[in-house]
Amino acid sequence: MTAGWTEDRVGALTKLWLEGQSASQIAKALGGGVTRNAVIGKVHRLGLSGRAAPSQPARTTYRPTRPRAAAPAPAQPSAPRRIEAAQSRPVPPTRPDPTPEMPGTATVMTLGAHMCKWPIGDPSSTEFSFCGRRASEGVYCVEHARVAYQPQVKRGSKDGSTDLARSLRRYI
DNA sequence: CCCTGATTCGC
DNA sequence: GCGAATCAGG
Repeated sequence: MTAGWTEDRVGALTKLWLEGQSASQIAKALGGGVTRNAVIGKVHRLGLSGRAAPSQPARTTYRPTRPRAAAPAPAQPSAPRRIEAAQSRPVPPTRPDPTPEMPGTATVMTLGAHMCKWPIGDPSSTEFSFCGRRASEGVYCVEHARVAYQPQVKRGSKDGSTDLARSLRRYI
């Protein structure tokens, strides 16, 4: 059977992924059929990527891709991808704005691939939900993307190590 | 050697 | 869109 990514499958995937489960764990949790590669691939396709470190935070610094096939002329940069957003990834919604968070309608089940994945509440709680609005940039809507990708150089922590978990913690 | 995620490419 | 293959790091 082909692993057709249904709503429930994607929902579980997103949920587990945001919870901090590793790709292999999610893949196994899904029952099989899907490999960790498939999970990761789907996760990336959905637009998710980068959250709390599972166990071994493999910080990728440089990926020159692999010339497996006879790539003739890959001299074209094609597209800068979404690395720009990734750079400003650390989403510290500690104190954004007087943004009226009234969503909470989008759950892991109803959450669409292009819905704003702004975390509302505890990911492990049943009350957990997402913004749900139309994701404009990355995985967030316009408003949330604005505060999410804010180059905000909050002092206090010189290193500025902002983890999603910590962000969620503050947000809860 | 185990694990992790990330990326690219072929289907 | 999906997933294997591969890469790179811890």
